[in-house]
Amino acid sequence: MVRPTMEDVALRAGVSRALVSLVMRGSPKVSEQRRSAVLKAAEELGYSPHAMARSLASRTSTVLGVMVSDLHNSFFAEVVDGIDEVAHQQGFELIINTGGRSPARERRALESLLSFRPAGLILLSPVVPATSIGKAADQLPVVLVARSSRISTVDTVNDDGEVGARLAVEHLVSLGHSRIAHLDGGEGSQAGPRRRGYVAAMESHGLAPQVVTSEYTDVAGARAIRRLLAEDDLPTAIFSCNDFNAVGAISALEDAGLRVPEDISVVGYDNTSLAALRHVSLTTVDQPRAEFGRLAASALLHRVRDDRAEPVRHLLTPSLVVRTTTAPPGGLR
Amino acid sequence: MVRPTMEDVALRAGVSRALVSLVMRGSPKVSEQRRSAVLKAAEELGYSPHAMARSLASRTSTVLGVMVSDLHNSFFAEVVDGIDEVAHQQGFELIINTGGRSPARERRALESLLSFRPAGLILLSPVVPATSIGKAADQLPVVLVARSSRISTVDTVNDDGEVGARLAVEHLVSLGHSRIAHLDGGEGSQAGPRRRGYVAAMESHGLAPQVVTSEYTDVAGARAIRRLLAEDDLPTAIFSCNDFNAVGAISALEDAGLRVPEDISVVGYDNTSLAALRHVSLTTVDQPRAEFGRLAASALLHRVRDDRAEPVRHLLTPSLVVRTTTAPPGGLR
DNA sequence: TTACAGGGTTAGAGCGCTCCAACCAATAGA
DNA sequence: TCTATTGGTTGGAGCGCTCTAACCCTGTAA
Repeated sequence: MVRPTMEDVALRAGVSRALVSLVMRGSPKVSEQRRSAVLKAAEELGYSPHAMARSLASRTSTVLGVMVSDLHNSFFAEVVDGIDEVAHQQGFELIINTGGRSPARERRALESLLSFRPAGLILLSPVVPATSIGKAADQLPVVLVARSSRISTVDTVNDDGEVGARLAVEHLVSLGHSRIAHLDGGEGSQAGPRRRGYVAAMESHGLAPQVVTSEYTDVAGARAIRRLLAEDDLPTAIFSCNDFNAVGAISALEDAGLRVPEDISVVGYDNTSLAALRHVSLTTVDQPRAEFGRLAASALLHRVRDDRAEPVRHLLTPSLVVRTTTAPPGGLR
Repeated sequence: MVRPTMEDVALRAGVSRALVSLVMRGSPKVSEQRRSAVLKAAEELGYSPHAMARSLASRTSTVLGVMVSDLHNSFFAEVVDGIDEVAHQQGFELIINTGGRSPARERRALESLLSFRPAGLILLSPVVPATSIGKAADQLPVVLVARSSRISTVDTVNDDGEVGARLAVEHLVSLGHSRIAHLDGGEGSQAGPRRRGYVAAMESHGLAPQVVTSEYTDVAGARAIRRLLAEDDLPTAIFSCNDFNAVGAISALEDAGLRVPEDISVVGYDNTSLAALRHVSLTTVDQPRAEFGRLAASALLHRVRDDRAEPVRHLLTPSLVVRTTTAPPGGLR
């Protein structure tokens, strides 16, 4: 249970500890003969470098801290994939922590990530107050994903929710819809831009916006639809704040005997794997999630290296994925 | 950008570095007066301990390494939740890595986790060969989740797939079904026990098993159904290897004009969040995922502490969640 | 009075590594 | 011949912390 150290390898290979260190770091200034002797000794002993000791001694880190607010959401899984890709390719490791969407737990998670003195931090849709983020940013490079910030030392990567909402509305309008309601994400992250984009797009077409209070869950989506049904105020198309909400809306509609898309069209947001299931086949707005991750990692690594001053603000353009939950309004067919 | 050290705190509080160390570790043998002086100095400087230096000096670690084979699968997210719960409660941090379901990537992930010299390792459904696991287990405590092993130094936590399959079959039989096909998970993890349980349960009822080759995806589920339809060999009930497969099967059935559950019943496995969506509402076999995580973490922490010899083999009993995709066969209504 | 105990505190070594400056050939230039 | 130069190698200090042993009190027992 006790792992060999550099000293052991050096002894066995008949060289100094410093030389072993050079070999382990792939230095070119080592003779081929010594190098292979060291490698052989290391192999025989089953030696591998101690990352923490290395980072302590070099006062540098090859670790990036990633705080995921909610592991259950596959949105984050795909962002993490993108981060992973860039980080590994540049020789960095990820240490992932979860914040569970609670400010208190997130603070602890942040603190614990910081105690590892990572090279930088990527926070995915954090809910902690800006001051906490600012304090972290004083200590190391920080990149925010799916959350904006005005702090001048942190970089951000977001999708342009207003554009995404406009995309959805344009699609529905081009199909011939004019009564289009928006099931709103309330306090949820990015709900604001989506709502604003919806309202702006509707108005630019001279249509009356109809914002229905809802949330980012399927239960909330179903509830909102039932409310509309009860008020006998159903539009011909629904633009949901996200895919879960849209799926909830669809099942409430079907429960009421309405057919999607024949009687009413539904558009989601996020293009989660759920939306892609044949059984669901939801028209939705796609965010380039892996690209979020790649950009976040690149921005962070740049900052880690050159310690640049001006913040990077990535605002990615979403795209529409048309599937089978949208069609011209019933009256037009 | 440079964080204060213990030395700085000691200087400011007018005490020795060792005393600061004692305070940070909550030692009782420190006078109240000094303790508060140290705490005050630490607060003012924004000091927090350096986890890596601590672990290096103490030759112990408060980190548990977790390798997740696939972050996209929410099954793992929930297991991680369970691990997280127990680990944090006992003062341990998680460092999570992903293996991406490829042996090569998993090997690298494992190596990188080991380089942090964590107190122990939890591998979620790893695909690396047993020898790699054995080598890791020589160095530190290892717990396997959703993968069995005969290595005597590793603990395992699994669900009893045979029991789960039997549960599904019993449910369908009790509804009156006798022609029940199983869409098989092939090489997938845990597909074997599920298949065996299915076959055994069918035979114990004197029914003929019908195993259809498939995979753990919705596309494969749909394909399997289309094959059955083409052969005109459709049973009255389907037991899918997992929820995704089941959802794929359902959409292929609906595409063919069949109604679920009126014309044919479908049972999944895993009780993913997908199955719980009202729109899907799939009858499925539930595994206690968070419990997996809690048990894995407990087993690991026990081993970390007392270095016990006999392996722990948890085999959890799954349960059936009946929703709306199962009903008596058409002929009986 | 001296001895002793024990709570509170500290110096110093050391964890496994990196990095710097020094060192040692061996070769090249003057 | 002597001095640079260069490629290869090494000892030692030090990263931020813990831990052991020693230390210094003050209070109490002998």
